Amino acid sequence: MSKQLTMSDIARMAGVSTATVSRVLSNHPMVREETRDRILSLVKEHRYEPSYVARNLSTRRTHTIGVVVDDISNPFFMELAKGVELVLQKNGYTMLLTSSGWDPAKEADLIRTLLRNRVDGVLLTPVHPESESTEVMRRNGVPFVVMNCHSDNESVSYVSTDNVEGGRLAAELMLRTNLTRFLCLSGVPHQSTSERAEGFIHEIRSHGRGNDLAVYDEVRTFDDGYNIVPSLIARNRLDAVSTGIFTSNDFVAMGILEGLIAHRIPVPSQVSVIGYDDIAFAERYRIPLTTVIQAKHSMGQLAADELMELIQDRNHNPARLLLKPRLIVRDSCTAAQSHEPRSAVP
Amino acid sequence: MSKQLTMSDIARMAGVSTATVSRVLSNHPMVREETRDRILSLVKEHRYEPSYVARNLSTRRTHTIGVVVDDISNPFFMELAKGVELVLQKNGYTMLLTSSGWDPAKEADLIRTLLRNRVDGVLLTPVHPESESTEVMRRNGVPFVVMNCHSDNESVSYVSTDNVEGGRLAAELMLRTNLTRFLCLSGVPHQSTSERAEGFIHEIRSHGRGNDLAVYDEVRTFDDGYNIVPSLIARNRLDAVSTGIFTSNDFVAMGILEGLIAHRIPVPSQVSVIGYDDIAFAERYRIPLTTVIQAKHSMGQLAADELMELIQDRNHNPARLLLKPRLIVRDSCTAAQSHEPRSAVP
DNA sequence: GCCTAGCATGTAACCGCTTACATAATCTCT
DNA sequence: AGAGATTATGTAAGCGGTTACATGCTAGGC
Repeated sequence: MSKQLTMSDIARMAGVSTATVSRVLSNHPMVREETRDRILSLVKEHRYEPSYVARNLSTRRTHTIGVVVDDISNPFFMELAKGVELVLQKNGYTMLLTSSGWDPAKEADLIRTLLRNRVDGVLLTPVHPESESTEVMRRNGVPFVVMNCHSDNESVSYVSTDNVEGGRLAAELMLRTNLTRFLCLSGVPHQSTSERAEGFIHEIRSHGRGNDLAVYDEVRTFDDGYNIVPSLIARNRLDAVSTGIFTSNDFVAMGILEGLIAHRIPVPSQVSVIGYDDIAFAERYRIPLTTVIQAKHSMGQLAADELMELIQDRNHNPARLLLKPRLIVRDSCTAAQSHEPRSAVP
Repeated sequence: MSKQLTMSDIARMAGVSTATVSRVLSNHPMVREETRDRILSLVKEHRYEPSYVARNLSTRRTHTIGVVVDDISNPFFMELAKGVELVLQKNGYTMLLTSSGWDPAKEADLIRTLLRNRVDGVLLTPVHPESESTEVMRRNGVPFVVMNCHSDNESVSYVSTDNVEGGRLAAELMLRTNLTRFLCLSGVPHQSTSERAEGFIHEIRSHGRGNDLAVYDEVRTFDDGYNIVPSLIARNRLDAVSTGIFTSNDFVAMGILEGLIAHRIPVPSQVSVIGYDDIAFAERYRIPLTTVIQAKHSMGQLAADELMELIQDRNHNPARLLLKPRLIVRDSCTAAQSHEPRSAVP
């Protein structure tokens, strides 16, 4: 209570040296059973908790992993973090979690703090795949795995989703139904969202429907989606018999749906909408949303697994994983069946 | 690259002792300016990052706070964590985040791990306000603040919301509109949800409307909410001219709404529904949900602030904060105006 | 009975910092 | 000029563990 117990306290009480206590606590085999029991019971009795701080200094390993995500309160990243935590806990590691707020400078700062804490490895969702942060880690020889972003650098491990494929899936579905026109609302260039758009566009074109396709850039938020509807109407983009709209995230898709409802445009009979991410309640939105889903949880797990590998074997071959996205068909899209609540009473 | 630089490397290069380097790095004033500059430029040049592990051992402080929440992927807790992180970062602390999955045994285990890491303090959303965990921390003299839960123990600091008041607010709104019957769907006894119900019930009764009130227990999930609708109908609970239903969380409320829609019962004209929490998309649910909101972000901030106080001043008077909840009125409730999307084009 | 092997434990250096105390150098004041 | 105060730096003892190496002991083989 008054003063933290230390190993030498236990050693003194047991009438042995600290070396022996240390051996017992780290399961070293070379200890007589009787001694071991005596020490363990003292440890239990006095509720001694060994200091990892001291141990870390001595062993030069911390069993701590730094995790840097863009936004800690964003469900996407937390789903990710949960997968990470699962694996780390199983391997006896703890997690130093921080968030960069999409700011590269802050990201680099956080990495530096993690290095000072001598973390054994880092998992991050980088703002940019190659940056000061990765440079710093490489220089310090700290193993790291990039999440939700792929790197062109051959030597870095990453776990991400195949965004191009995700866009392709959406296009594929739309092509199967007999839509007469396609709209692609893309996000910021050179980011995951634009890869999604790219996949969509490529698939449409390669089916010879490029002429029925229009593309809009910089549509990123719910409000962007809502606000673009009137202008689409003005440009006669929605008066075709049936139009398919692909958006690179669910927020935009929901904005669009809201806009369509406000303008009394029937969904999905006249306009089909496909989003991306399957954020919470996409499933239970006013019009349940067809969307492309990423396996966030596995992404976290796989990344953590890979990091564990890297830590154990420094010249382990970097894994470059691209998870396959999956299309979830719901009411917002022509092909869908009618919506039933998940657990409807029969 | 090959070997981590240490302070004595820098000291040797600068031709001084480690003590001087240490003084420079911790902004001790008693160093000649010229010496300071020389050292700092060497530090910068060689990108030396001091080891917090060693520093922590030496100073017996880690500037690390353990945070234990129930579920790391739950938006509520992450909103909380974000508030926490903000304050910690501002104060130069890092966060060791873990989640207990509502398991008291695991919670206690996590706390023990945190203690071994010699965290300077702990923030937790305890499964139960008094438990092995709090006991362990008290015994070790580690300052802690309880979040989202109030404790009867005079000596523990907590930051929570006034759940009774939240329930009362819901009742107040319902009483102002001329509803003829009230339903209260409560969660698990002895938890925050039941306090909410308690506040609701008390307010209804104290307005002499106890006879128009029915209470159901153990309704906790979306599905519970959905499934209870038919039985309410069967027991003629909803055939009154207008009924108000209070649920102790938004999931239940959404389930109820879904059930009502499925049974073609008009909302809010025949039944009004009020939820609790304002989870994401409550605002944009099929029927925008009237709900009681908690200031999660401030809760995290306040708790972290309090912990900082506690750390600086060991016999600081424990703060016992009960934040006021706020009622957000939306379409699911009679008193509401018609729903307009947040950014509707004029 | 002696040598050697193997087991159980102790000794002490080390991990990379901080900091109380000692020391040296410079300044101030009578 | 010398005492005392002040400033800048060095010395070395921790902090609480780990672990290579040394040591003592017991037992087996000859």
